Amino acid sequence: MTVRTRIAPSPTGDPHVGTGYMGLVNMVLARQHGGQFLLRIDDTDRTRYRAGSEQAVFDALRWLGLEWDEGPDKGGPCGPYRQSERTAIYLEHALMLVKSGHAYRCFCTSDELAARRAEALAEKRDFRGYDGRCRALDPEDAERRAGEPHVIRFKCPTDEGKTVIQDLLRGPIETPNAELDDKVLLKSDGFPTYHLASVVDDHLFRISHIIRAEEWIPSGPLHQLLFEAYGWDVPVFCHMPLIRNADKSKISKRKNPTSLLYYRDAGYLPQALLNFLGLLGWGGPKTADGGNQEIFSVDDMLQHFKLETLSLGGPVFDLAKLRHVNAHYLRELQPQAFAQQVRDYLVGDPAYLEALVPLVSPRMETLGQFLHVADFFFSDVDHVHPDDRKLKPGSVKRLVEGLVPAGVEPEDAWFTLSQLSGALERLDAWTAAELEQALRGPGAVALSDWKPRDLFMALRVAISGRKETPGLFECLEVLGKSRVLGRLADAMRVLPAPGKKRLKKLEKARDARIAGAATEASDA
RNA sequence: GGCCCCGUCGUCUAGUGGUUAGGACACAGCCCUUUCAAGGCUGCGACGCGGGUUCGAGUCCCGUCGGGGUCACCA
Repeated sequence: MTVRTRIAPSPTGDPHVGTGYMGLVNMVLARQHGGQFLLRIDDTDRTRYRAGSEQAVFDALRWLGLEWDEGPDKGGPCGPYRQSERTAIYLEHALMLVKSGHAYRCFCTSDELAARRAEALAEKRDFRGYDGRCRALDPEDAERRAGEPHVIRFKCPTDEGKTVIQDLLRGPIETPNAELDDKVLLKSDGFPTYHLASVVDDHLFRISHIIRAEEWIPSGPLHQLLFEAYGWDVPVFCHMPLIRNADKSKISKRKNPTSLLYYRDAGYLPQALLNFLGLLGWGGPKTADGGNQEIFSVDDMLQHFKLETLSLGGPVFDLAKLRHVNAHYLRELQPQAFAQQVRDYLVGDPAYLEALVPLVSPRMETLGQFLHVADFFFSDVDHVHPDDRKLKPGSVKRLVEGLVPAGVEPEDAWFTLSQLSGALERLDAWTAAELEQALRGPGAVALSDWKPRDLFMALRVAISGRKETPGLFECLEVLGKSRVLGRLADAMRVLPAPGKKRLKKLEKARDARIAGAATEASDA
Protein backbone atom coordinates (compact mmCIF):
# COMPACT_ATOMS: atom_id res chain seq x y z
CA MET A 1 0.00 0.00 0.00
CA THR A 2 1.36 3.43 -0.89
CA VAL A 3 1.29 5.89 1.90
CA ARG A 4 -0.72 8.93 0.88
CA THR A 5 -1.37 11.72 3.33
CA ARG A 6 -3.00 15.07 3.08
CA ILE A 7 -3.78 18.32 4.75
CA ALA A 8 -7.09 19.97 4.06
CA PRO A 9 -7.13 23.58 5.20
CA SER A 10 -10.17 25.82 4.78
CA PRO A 11 -9.64 29.19 3.14
CA THR A 12 -11.42 31.04 5.93
CA GLY A 13 -8.63 33.19 7.30
CA ASP A 14 -4.91 33.31 7.80
CA PRO A 15 -2.94 30.07 7.41
CA HIS A 16 -2.66 28.60 10.88
CA VAL A 17 0.36 27.23 12.75
CA GLY A 18 -1.68 24.09 13.33
CA THR A 19 -1.87 23.67 9.56
CA GLY A 20 1.89 23.98 9.45
CA TYR A 21 2.23 21.39 12.20
CA MET A 22 -0.11 18.93 10.48
CA GLY A 23 1.58 19.64 7.18
CA LEU A 24 4.99 18.81 8.60
CA VAL A 25 3.89 15.53 10.12
CA ASN A 26 1.86 14.48 7.10
CA MET A 27 4.65 15.33 4.71
CA VAL A 28 7.30 13.56 6.78
CA LEU A 29 5.24 10.39 7.02
CA ALA A 30 4.56 10.34 3.29
CA ARG A 31 8.21 10.95 2.39
CA GLN A 32 9.44 8.37 4.87
CA HIS A 33 7.46 5.74 3.02
CA GLY A 34 8.10 7.01 -0.47
CA GLY A 35 4.48 8.05 -0.76
CA GLN A 36 2.68 11.26 -1.63
CA PHE A 37 1.62 14.28 0.35
CA LEU A 38 -1.43 16.11 -0.99
CA LEU A 39 -3.01 19.47 -0.46
CA ARG A 40 -6.76 19.76 -0.65
CA ILE A 41 -8.72 22.94 -0.16
CA ASP A 42 -11.83 22.35 1.94
CA ASP A 43 -13.89 25.30 0.79
CA THR A 44 -17.40 23.95 1.09
CA ASP A 45 -18.54 26.74 3.39
CA ARG A 46 -19.07 29.71 1.16
CA THR A 47 -20.30 31.87 4.02
CA ARG A 48 -16.91 31.80 5.70
CA TYR A 49 -14.89 31.91 2.52
CA ARG A 50 -12.21 34.61 2.38
CA ALA A 51 -10.78 35.76 -0.90
CA GLY A 52 -7.01 35.51 -0.95
CA SER A 53 -6.94 33.02 1.86
CA GLU A 54 -6.22 30.09 -0.44
CA GLN A 55 -3.22 31.87 -1.96
CA ALA A 56 -2.02 32.69 1.55
CA VAL A 57 -2.10 28.98 2.38
CA PHE A 58 0.04 28.20 -0.66
CA ASP A 59 2.47 30.98 0.21
CA ALA A 60 2.79 30.00 3.84
CA LEU A 61 3.32 26.31 3.16
CA ARG A 62 5.86 27.02 0.44
CA TRP A 63 7.65 29.49 2.71
CA LEU A 64 7.98 26.68 5.22
CA GLY A 65 9.21 24.34 2.53
CA LEU A 66 6.26 21.97 2.82
CA GLU A 67 5.80 21.15 -0.84
CA TRP A 68 2.86 18.97 -1.87
CA ASP A 69 2.83 16.40 -4.65
CA GLU A 70 -0.74 17.00 -5.73
CA GLY A 71 -2.90 20.03 -5.12
CA PRO A 72 -5.20 22.64 -6.60
CA ASP A 73 -2.44 24.68 -8.21
CA LYS A 74 -0.42 21.79 -9.59
CA GLY A 75 -3.04 19.21 -10.37
CA GLY A 76 -2.66 15.46 -10.14
CA PRO A 77 -4.45 12.27 -11.07
CA CYS A 78 -7.28 12.73 -8.56
CA GLY A 79 -8.22 16.34 -9.24
CA PRO A 80 -9.76 18.73 -8.89
CA TYR A 81 -8.33 19.32 -5.42
CA ARG A 82 -10.66 22.13 -4.51
CA GLN A 83 -13.86 20.81 -2.97
CA SER A 84 -16.00 23.61 -4.37
CA GLU A 85 -15.19 22.20 -7.81
CA ARG A 86 -16.34 18.71 -6.88
CA THR A 87 -19.93 19.34 -5.84
CA ALA A 88 -21.35 17.01 -8.48
CA ILE A 89 -19.30 14.18 -6.99
CA TYR A 90 -20.65 14.79 -3.50
CA LEU A 91 -24.23 15.05 -4.71
CA GLU A 92 -23.87 11.75 -6.51
CA HIS A 93 -22.35 10.11 -3.45
CA ALA A 94 -24.99 11.49 -1.12
CA LEU A 95 -27.69 10.09 -3.41
CA MET A 96 -25.93 6.72 -3.40
CA LEU A 97 -26.44 6.54 0.33
CA VAL A 98 -30.08 7.59 0.06
CA LYS A 99 -30.63 4.85 -2.45
CA SER A 100 -28.88 2.26 -0.30
CA GLY A 101 -30.91 3.30 2.72
CA HIS A 102 -27.95 4.68 4.66
CA ALA A 103 -29.19 8.24 4.37
CA TYR A 104 -32.44 10.13 4.00
CA ARG A 105 -33.85 13.48 2.97
CA CYS A 106 -34.69 15.79 5.85
CA PHE A 107 -37.01 18.76 5.45
CA CYS A 108 -36.60 20.27 8.91
CA THR A 109 -35.33 23.83 8.72
CA SER A 110 -32.65 25.28 10.95
CA ASP A 111 -35.27 27.43 12.65
CA GLU A 112 -37.52 24.48 13.40
CA LEU A 113 -34.59 22.59 14.80
CA ALA A 114 -33.59 25.49 16.99
CA ALA A 115 -37.15 25.75 18.28
CA ARG A 116 -37.32 22.05 19.07
CA ARG A 117 -33.98 22.20 20.84
CA ALA A 118 -35.12 25.16 22.92
CA GLU A 119 -38.32 23.33 23.78
CA ALA A 120 -36.39 20.25 24.83
CA LEU A 121 -34.09 22.36 26.93
CA ALA A 122 -37.07 23.97 28.68
CA GLU A 123 -38.49 20.54 29.49
CA LYS A 124 -35.03 19.37 30.53
CA ARG A 125 -35.22 16.71 27.87
CA ASP A 126 -32.08 15.55 26.15
CA PHE A 127 -31.94 16.80 22.59
CA ARG A 128 -28.52 17.15 21.14
CA GLY A 129 -27.84 17.02 17.45
CA TYR A 130 -30.89 15.82 15.54
CA ASP A 131 -33.93 13.90 16.76
CA GLY A 132 -34.36 11.82 13.63
CA ARG A 133 -37.88 13.03 12.86
CA CYS A 134 -37.56 12.84 9.07
CA ARG A 135 -36.44 9.24 9.28
CA ALA A 136 -40.12 8.43 9.62
CA LEU A 137 -40.94 9.95 6.25
CA ASP A 138 -42.01 7.56 3.59
CA PRO A 139 -39.06 7.29 1.15
CA GLU A 140 -41.33 7.66 -1.85
CA ASP A 141 -42.97 10.79 -0.42
CA ALA A 142 -39.55 12.16 0.33
CA GLU A 143 -38.46 11.55 -3.26
CA ARG A 144 -41.53 13.36 -4.56
CA ARG A 145 -40.62 16.35 -2.37
CA ALA A 146 -37.00 16.37 -3.57
CA GLY A 147 -37.63 19.72 -5.27
CA GLU A 148 -38.23 21.41 -1.91
CA PRO A 149 -35.32 22.77 0.07
CA HIS A 150 -33.90 20.02 2.26
CA VAL A 151 -30.75 18.36 3.50
CA ILE A 152 -29.55 14.78 3.36
CA ARG A 153 -28.74 13.14 6.65
CA PHE A 154 -26.80 10.02 7.50
CA LYS A 155 -28.61 7.26 9.34
CA CYS A 156 -26.59 6.50 12.43
CA PRO A 157 -27.00 3.21 14.27
CA THR A 158 -29.55 3.49 17.06
CA ASP A 159 -28.78 0.25 18.85
CA GLU A 160 -27.15 -0.19 22.23
CA GLY A 161 -23.79 -1.00 20.68
CA LYS A 162 -20.63 0.95 20.23
CA THR A 163 -18.73 2.24 17.26
CA VAL A 164 -15.01 1.89 17.58
CA ILE A 165 -12.28 3.49 15.58
CA GLN A 166 -8.66 2.39 15.66
CA ASP A 167 -6.32 5.25 16.36
CA LEU A 168 -2.67 4.77 15.50
CA LEU A 169 -1.55 6.56 18.66
CA ARG A 170 -4.36 5.81 21.07
CA GLY A 171 -5.54 2.35 20.17
CA PRO A 172 -9.26 1.65 20.02
CA ILE A 173 -11.58 4.54 20.80
CA GLU A 174 -15.13 3.45 21.59
CA THR A 175 -18.19 5.61 21.35
CA PRO A 176 -21.63 4.45 22.46
CA ASN A 177 -24.00 4.59 19.49
CA ALA A 178 -26.47 6.42 21.70
CA GLU A 179 -24.11 9.39 21.47
CA LEU A 180 -24.36 9.52 17.70
CA ASP A 181 -26.97 11.51 15.81
CA ASP A 182 -27.97 11.80 12.18
CA LYS A 183 -25.52 14.35 10.85
CA VAL A 184 -26.10 16.40 7.73
CA LEU A 185 -24.14 15.16 4.72
CA LEU A 186 -25.47 17.49 2.07
CA LYS A 187 -26.56 21.01 2.99
CA SER A 188 -29.63 22.70 1.55
CA ASP A 189 -27.40 24.87 -0.63
CA GLY A 190 -26.20 21.74 -2.37
CA PHE A 191 -22.75 21.83 -0.83
CA PRO A 192 -21.53 18.90 1.23
CA THR A 193 -20.57 19.15 4.88
CA TYR A 194 -17.02 18.39 5.92
CA HIS A 195 -18.01 14.86 6.89
CA LEU A 196 -19.26 13.80 3.49
CA ALA A 197 -16.70 15.68 1.46
CA SER A 198 -13.68 14.57 3.40
CA VAL A 199 -14.69 10.91 3.54
CA VAL A 200 -15.50 10.80 -0.16
CA ASP A 201 -12.32 12.63 -1.09
CA ASP A 202 -10.09 10.67 1.24
CA HIS A 203 -11.34 7.56 -0.50
CA LEU A 204 -11.15 8.95 -4.02
CA PHE A 205 -7.69 10.38 -3.35
CA ARG A 206 -6.62 7.00 -1.95
CA ILE A 207 -5.50 8.57 1.31
CA SER A 208 -3.94 5.87 3.48
CA HIS A 209 -3.44 7.81 6.71
CA ILE A 210 -5.74 10.48 8.04
CA ILE A 211 -3.48 12.46 10.32
CA ARG A 212 -5.36 15.34 11.81
CA ALA A 213 -5.84 17.19 15.08
CA GLU A 214 -7.36 15.69 18.20
CA GLU A 215 -10.43 17.90 17.93
CA TRP A 216 -11.66 15.54 15.21
CA ILE A 217 -11.88 12.52 17.48
CA PRO A 218 -15.59 13.00 18.17
CA SER A 219 -16.43 12.80 14.46
CA GLY A 220 -14.25 9.72 13.99
CA PRO A 221 -17.12 7.27 14.47
CA LEU A 222 -19.26 9.05 11.88
CA HIS A 223 -16.45 8.95 9.34
CA GLN A 224 -15.79 5.31 10.07
CA LEU A 225 -19.49 4.55 9.58
CA LEU A 226 -19.48 6.47 6.30
CA PHE A 227 -16.53 4.53 4.93
CA GLU A 228 -18.31 1.35 5.91
CA ALA A 229 -21.62 2.42 4.39
CA TYR A 230 -19.86 2.86 1.08
CA GLY A 231 -18.07 -0.43 1.53
CA TRP A 232 -14.69 1.27 1.36
CA ASP A 233 -11.50 0.48 3.20
CA VAL A 234 -11.05 2.64 6.26
CA PRO A 235 -7.78 4.59 6.29
CA VAL A 236 -5.53 4.64 9.34
CA PHE A 237 -6.70 7.26 11.79
CA CYS A 238 -4.13 9.23 13.71
CA HIS A 239 -5.22 12.06 15.94
CA MET A 240 -2.42 14.42 16.89
CA PRO A 241 -2.37 16.35 20.15
CA LEU A 242 -3.65 19.90 19.99
CA ILE A 243 -1.16 22.74 20.29
CA ARG A 244 -2.01 24.77 23.38
CA ASN A 245 -1.87 28.27 24.78
CA ALA A 246 0.11 28.81 27.98
CA ASP A 247 -3.10 28.08 29.94
CA LYS A 248 -3.44 24.72 28.16
CA SER A 249 -6.50 25.66 26.13
CA LYS A 250 -6.48 25.02 22.40
CA ILE A 251 -4.16 27.53 20.75
CA SER A 252 -6.04 30.66 19.77
CA LYS A 253 -5.19 33.95 18.20
CA ARG A 254 -6.44 35.78 21.26
CA LYS A 255 -3.56 34.37 23.24
CA ASN A 256 -0.89 33.64 20.65
CA PRO A 257 0.11 34.67 17.19
CA THR A 258 -1.37 31.79 15.19
CA SER A 259 -0.81 32.95 11.64
CA LEU A 260 2.12 31.43 9.79
CA LEU A 261 2.43 34.73 7.97
CA TYR A 262 3.00 36.46 11.28
CA TYR A 263 6.07 34.34 11.92
CA ARG A 264 7.36 35.02 8.45
CA ASP A 265 6.79 38.76 8.80
CA ALA A 266 8.22 38.86 12.31
CA GLY A 267 11.51 37.55 10.98
CA TYR A 268 11.51 33.89 11.93
CA LEU A 269 13.42 31.52 9.69
CA PRO A 270 11.26 28.80 8.15
CA GLN A 271 13.68 26.05 9.13
CA ALA A 272 13.52 27.31 12.72
CA LEU A 273 9.75 27.26 12.84
CA LEU A 274 9.69 23.81 11.29
CA ASN A 275 12.27 22.60 13.81
CA PHE A 276 10.24 24.03 16.65
CA LEU A 277 7.05 22.41 15.38
CA GLY A 278 8.90 19.13 15.12
CA LEU A 279 9.81 19.43 18.78
CA LEU A 280 6.15 19.34 19.77
CA GLY A 281 5.20 15.83 20.74
CA TRP A 282 8.45 14.43 19.49
CA GLY A 283 11.52 16.17 20.88
CA GLY A 284 14.04 15.25 18.22
CA PRO A 285 16.43 12.34 17.64
CA LYS A 286 17.78 10.62 20.75
CA THR A 287 21.31 11.43 21.79
CA ALA A 288 23.94 9.26 23.48
CA ASP A 289 23.66 11.09 26.81
CA GLY A 290 20.01 10.20 27.12
CA GLY A 291 18.70 13.51 25.88
CA ASN A 292 17.30 14.76 22.61
CA GLN A 293 19.04 16.50 19.81
CA GLU A 294 16.79 19.50 19.71
CA ILE A 295 18.20 21.18 16.67
CA PHE A 296 17.34 19.16 13.60
CA SER A 297 16.39 19.55 9.97
CA VAL A 298 13.54 18.04 8.02
CA ASP A 299 16.07 15.55 6.65
CA ASP A 300 16.92 14.52 10.22
CA MET A 301 13.21 14.07 10.82
CA LEU A 302 12.87 11.93 7.72
CA GLN A 303 15.54 9.69 9.15
CA HIS A 304 14.55 9.48 12.80
CA PHE A 305 10.92 10.53 13.24
CA LYS A 306 8.60 7.83 14.54
CA LEU A 307 4.95 8.75 14.41
CA GLU A 308 3.98 5.94 16.81
CA THR A 309 6.12 7.29 19.62
CA LEU A 310 4.53 10.72 19.74
CA SER A 311 3.81 12.17 23.12
CA LEU A 312 0.09 12.78 23.56
CA GLY A 313 -0.01 15.54 26.14
CA GLY A 314 -1.03 18.77 24.43
CA PRO A 315 2.17 20.77 23.98
CA VAL A 316 2.21 24.44 24.90
CA PHE A 317 3.35 26.72 22.12
CA ASP A 318 6.29 28.34 23.91
CA LEU A 319 7.40 31.45 22.05
CA ALA A 320 10.52 31.72 24.22
CA LYS A 321 11.69 28.35 23.00
CA LEU A 322 10.85 29.20 19.40
CA ARG A 323 12.94 32.33 19.73
CA HIS A 324 15.81 30.30 21.09
CA VAL A 325 15.65 27.86 18.19
CA ASN A 326 15.43 30.72 15.73
CA ALA A 327 18.43 32.41 17.34
CA HIS A 328 20.39 29.23 16.83
CA TYR A 329 19.67 29.13 13.10
CA LEU A 330 20.36 32.82 12.76
CA ARG A 331 23.83 32.46 14.28
CA GLU A 332 24.57 29.51 12.13
CA LEU A 333 24.24 31.58 8.96
CA GLN A 334 27.42 32.66 7.21
CA PRO A 335 27.84 36.44 7.13
CA GLN A 336 26.90 36.56 3.48
CA ALA A 337 23.75 34.54 3.98
CA PHE A 338 22.89 36.48 7.11
CA ALA A 339 23.29 39.77 5.26
CA GLN A 340 21.06 38.48 2.52
CA GLN A 341 18.42 37.50 5.06
CA VAL A 342 18.52 40.97 6.55
CA ARG A 343 18.26 42.54 3.12
CA ASP A 344 15.32 40.37 2.22
CA TYR A 345 13.66 41.07 5.51
CA LEU A 346 14.07 44.84 5.40
CA VAL A 347 13.87 45.73 1.73
CA GLY A 348 13.14 42.42 0.03
CA ASP A 349 9.71 43.73 -0.80
CA PRO A 350 10.26 47.01 -2.69
CA ALA A 351 6.54 47.62 -2.69
CA TYR A 352 6.52 47.73 1.12
CA LEU A 353 9.36 50.21 1.19
CA GLU A 354 7.77 52.36 -1.49
CA ALA A 355 4.40 52.30 0.22
CA LEU A 356 5.76 53.90 3.33
CA VAL A 357 7.68 56.64 1.56
CA PRO A 358 4.70 59.02 1.41
CA LEU A 359 4.25 58.55 5.16
CA VAL A 360 7.81 59.23 6.22
CA SER A 361 9.32 61.53 3.61
CA PRO A 362 7.39 64.64 4.74
CA ARG A 363 8.79 64.06 8.20
CA MET A 364 12.45 63.80 7.16
CA GLU A 365 15.09 66.39 6.36
CA THR A 366 17.99 64.02 5.74
CA LEU A 367 18.17 60.32 4.89
CA GLY A 368 19.90 59.84 8.21
CA GLN A 369 16.57 60.43 9.91
CA PHE A 370 14.88 57.58 8.13
CA LEU A 371 15.05 55.03 10.91
CA HIS A 372 14.05 57.59 13.51
CA VAL A 373 10.77 58.04 11.70
CA ALA A 374 10.23 54.61 10.19
CA ASP A 375 11.74 52.18 12.72
CA PHE A 376 8.49 50.46 13.63
CA PHE A 377 7.81 49.49 10.04
CA PHE A 378 10.81 47.20 10.24
CA SER A 379 11.22 46.36 13.85
CA ASP A 380 9.23 44.62 16.57
CA VAL A 381 7.56 46.80 19.13
CA ASP A 382 8.27 46.62 22.85
CA HIS A 383 5.25 47.72 24.83
CA VAL A 384 7.08 47.96 28.13
CA HIS A 385 8.35 51.35 29.25
CA PRO A 386 12.01 51.71 28.18
CA ASP A 387 13.20 52.20 31.77
CA ASP A 388 11.60 48.95 32.91
CA ARG A 389 12.66 46.62 30.13
CA LYS A 390 15.59 45.22 32.10
CA LEU A 391 13.44 44.33 35.08
CA LYS A 392 12.99 40.72 36.12
CA PRO A 393 10.31 38.76 34.26
CA GLY A 394 7.95 38.43 37.19
CA SER A 395 8.04 42.03 38.30
CA VAL A 396 5.38 44.58 37.52
CA LYS A 397 6.50 46.86 34.75
CA ARG A 398 5.31 50.20 33.57
CA LEU A 399 3.92 50.23 30.07
CA VAL A 400 4.86 52.44 27.22
CA GLU A 401 2.95 55.70 27.43
CA GLY A 402 -0.41 55.97 25.69
CA LEU A 403 -1.22 52.27 25.52
CA VAL A 404 -3.62 52.61 28.42
CA PRO A 405 -5.52 55.90 28.61
CA ALA A 406 -5.43 57.84 31.86
CA GLY A 407 -7.90 56.51 34.39
CA VAL A 408 -8.50 53.24 32.56
CA GLU A 409 -7.81 49.88 34.21
CA PRO A 410 -5.22 47.78 32.34
CA GLU A 411 -7.69 44.87 32.24
CA ASP A 412 -10.20 47.08 30.46
CA ALA A 413 -7.53 48.19 28.02
CA TRP A 414 -6.84 44.53 27.32
CA PHE A 415 -10.50 44.05 26.52
CA THR A 416 -10.67 47.07 24.23
CA LEU A 417 -7.59 45.90 22.39
CA SER A 418 -9.14 42.47 22.01
CA GLN A 419 -12.28 44.04 20.54
CA LEU A 420 -10.16 46.13 18.23
CA SER A 421 -8.20 43.08 17.19
CA GLY A 422 -11.38 41.15 16.49
CA ALA A 423 -12.85 43.98 14.45
CA LEU A 424 -9.70 44.35 12.37
CA GLU A 425 -9.43 40.60 11.96
CA ARG A 426 -12.89 40.48 10.40
CA LEU A 427 -12.07 43.19 7.90
CA ASP A 428 -11.46 42.05 4.36
CA ALA A 429 -10.75 45.51 3.03
CA TRP A 430 -7.50 47.02 4.20
CA THR A 431 -6.97 50.44 2.70
CA ALA A 432 -6.52 53.51 4.88
CA ALA A 433 -9.91 54.86 3.82
CA GLU A 434 -11.70 51.60 4.56
CA LEU A 435 -9.90 51.20 7.86
CA GLU A 436 -10.88 54.68 8.89
CA GLN A 437 -14.44 54.08 7.88
CA ALA A 438 -14.54 50.86 9.85
CA LEU A 439 -12.93 52.29 12.97
CA ARG A 440 -14.89 55.53 12.99
CA GLY A 441 -18.14 54.10 11.69
CA PRO A 442 -21.18 52.97 13.63
CA GLY A 443 -19.76 49.48 14.12
CA ALA A 444 -16.87 50.97 16.05
CA VAL A 445 -19.20 52.02 18.83
CA ALA A 446 -19.05 48.51 20.17
CA LEU A 447 -15.30 48.62 20.60
CA SER A 448 -15.21 50.69 23.75
CA ASP A 449 -16.71 53.67 25.53
CA TRP A 450 -13.41 55.49 25.22
CA LYS A 451 -13.04 58.83 23.58
CA PRO A 452 -11.94 58.38 19.98
CA ARG A 453 -8.64 60.10 20.69
CA ASP A 454 -7.86 57.61 23.47
CA LEU A 455 -8.86 54.66 21.35
CA PHE A 456 -6.78 55.75 18.39
CA MET A 457 -3.82 56.58 20.59
CA ALA A 458 -3.93 53.12 22.17
CA LEU A 459 -4.03 51.57 18.73
CA ARG A 460 -1.22 53.81 17.53
CA VAL A 461 0.98 52.91 20.48
CA ALA A 462 0.12 49.23 20.19
CA ILE A 463 1.28 49.03 16.59
CA SER A 464 4.23 51.42 16.81
CA GLY A 465 5.30 51.71 20.41
CA ARG A 466 5.22 55.50 20.05
CA LYS A 467 2.88 58.40 20.55
CA GLU A 468 3.84 60.22 17.40
CA THR A 469 3.65 58.47 14.05
CA PRO A 470 2.50 59.16 10.52
CA GLY A 471 -1.25 58.97 10.06
CA LEU A 472 -2.72 56.04 11.94
CA PHE A 473 -4.85 54.60 9.16
CA GLU A 474 -2.07 54.95 6.61
CA CYS A 475 0.28 53.15 8.99
CA LEU A 476 -2.23 50.36 9.47
CA GLU A 477 -2.61 49.98 5.73
CA VAL A 478 1.11 49.84 5.04
CA LEU A 479 1.96 47.57 7.96
CA GLY A 480 -0.62 45.12 6.75
CA LYS A 481 -3.04 42.94 8.59
CA SER A 482 -0.77 40.24 9.93
CA ARG A 483 1.75 42.70 11.40
CA VAL A 484 -1.01 44.79 12.94
CA LEU A 485 -2.76 41.80 14.45
CA GLY A 486 0.54 40.43 15.68
CA ARG A 487 1.45 43.66 17.40
CA LEU A 488 -1.97 43.96 18.97
CA ALA A 489 -1.44 40.49 20.36
CA ASP A 490 2.01 41.51 21.60
CA ALA A 491 0.49 44.49 23.35
CA MET A 492 -2.22 42.34 24.92
CA ARG A 493 0.40 40.00 26.30
CA VAL A 494 1.94 42.75 28.43
CA LEU A 495 -1.48 43.74 29.75
CA PRO A 496 -3.26 41.70 32.40
CA ALA A 497 -6.21 39.76 30.96
CA PRO A 498 -9.43 40.37 32.87
CA GLY A 499 -10.82 37.60 35.06
CA LYS A 500 -13.96 35.72 34.15
CA LYS A 501 -16.27 38.00 36.10
CA ARG A 502 -14.73 41.17 34.82
CA LEU A 503 -14.82 39.82 31.28
CA LYS A 504 -18.53 39.06 31.55
CA LYS A 505 -19.21 42.56 32.76
CA LEU A 506 -17.19 44.08 29.94
CA GLU A 507 -18.99 41.95 27.38
CA LYS A 508 -22.33 42.96 28.80
CA ALA A 509 -21.42 46.62 28.55
CA ARG A 510 -20.29 46.08 24.99
CA ASP A 511 -23.54 44.36 24.05
CA ALA A 512 -25.45 47.26 25.59
CA ARG A 513 -23.47 49.67 23.43
CA ILE A 514 -24.28 47.64 20.35
CA ALA A 515 -27.97 47.60 21.23
CA GLY A 516 -27.89 51.32 21.96
CA ALA A 517 -26.31 52.03 18.60
CA ALA A 518 -28.96 49.91 16.90
CA THR A 519 -31.91 51.74 18.43
CA GLU A 520 -30.27 55.08 17.71
CA ALA A 521 -29.95 54.04 14.09
CA SER A 522 -33.56 52.94 13.86
CA ASP A 523 -34.76 56.16 15.52
CA ALA A 524 -32.95 58.15 12.91
C1' G B 1 -23.70 18.49 31.84
C1' G B 2 -23.18 13.74 28.28
C1' C B 3 -19.34 11.43 25.48
C1' C B 4 -14.24 11.20 24.34
C1' C B 5 -8.84 12.29 24.83
C1' C B 6 -4.75 13.37 27.97
C1' G B 7 -1.55 13.64 32.83
C1' U B 8 7.24 13.32 34.28
C1' C B 9 10.58 19.95 36.45
C1' G B 10 7.08 26.66 35.03
C1' U B 11 7.55 25.00 29.46
C1' C B 12 9.23 21.14 25.43
C1' U B 13 10.65 16.30 26.37
C1' A B 14 13.91 11.25 27.62
C1' G B 15 12.31 7.17 30.23
C1' U B 16 8.53 0.97 28.37
C1' G B 17 9.48 -2.97 36.34
C1' G B 18 15.45 -2.13 39.45
C1' U B 19 18.07 5.25 37.01
C1' U B 20 21.47 9.71 42.25
C1' A B 21 14.51 10.22 37.22
C1' G B 22 18.43 12.45 31.90
C1' G B 23 18.53 16.65 28.25
C1' A B 24 16.70 21.54 26.31
C1' C B 25 14.14 26.46 27.10
C1' A B 26 13.19 29.85 30.95
C1' C B 27 15.11 31.53 35.75
C1' A B 28 19.43 32.47 39.42
C1' G B 29 24.75 32.63 40.40
C1' C B 30 29.77 32.42 38.67
C1' C B 31 33.56 32.62 34.62
C1' C B 32 34.95 35.10 30.04
C1' U B 33 34.47 40.35 28.64
C1' U B 34 35.45 47.99 27.94
C1' U B 35 29.43 47.32 27.53
C1' C B 36 25.47 44.17 25.95
C1' A B 37 24.69 39.62 23.88
C1' A B 38 26.75 34.86 22.62
C1' G B 39 29.63 30.92 24.97
C1' G B 40 31.35 27.84 29.41
C1' C B 41 30.33 26.08 34.45
C1' U B 42 27.01 25.59 38.65
C1' G B 43 22.35 25.86 40.84
C1' C B 44 16.83 25.81 41.25
C1' G B 45 13.19 22.50 39.74
C1' A B 46 8.89 17.01 38.12
C1' C B 47 6.71 11.41 38.13
C1' G B 48 -1.29 14.99 40.48
C1' C B 49 -3.47 11.85 44.51
C1' G B 50 -5.18 7.01 46.63
C1' G B 51 -5.41 1.96 46.35
C1' G B 52 -3.72 -2.52 44.39
C1' U B 53 -0.19 -6.33 41.31
C1' U B 54 5.14 -7.27 42.35
C1' C B 55 10.87 -8.79 46.16
C1' G B 56 10.68 -3.96 43.63
C1' A B 57 6.49 0.79 40.09
C1' G B 58 7.29 7.12 36.72
C1' U B 59 6.80 2.57 34.03
C1' C B 60 1.12 -2.57 34.77
C1' C B 61 -4.35 -2.46 36.78
C1' C B 62 -8.45 0.16 39.29
C1' G B 63 -10.35 4.47 41.34
C1' U B 64 -10.02 9.61 42.04
C1' C B 65 -8.62 14.47 40.94
C1' G B 66 -7.06 17.84 37.32
C1' G B 67 -6.60 19.71 32.32
C1' G B 68 -8.41 19.56 27.35
C1' G B 69 -11.64 18.55 23.14
C1' U B 70 -16.53 17.96 21.26
C1' C B 71 -21.74 18.15 21.24
C1' A B 72 -24.06 23.30 13.84
C1' C B 73 -27.02 22.92 7.21
C1' C B 74 -18.27 25.47 10.39
C1' A B 75 -14.36 23.03 9.14
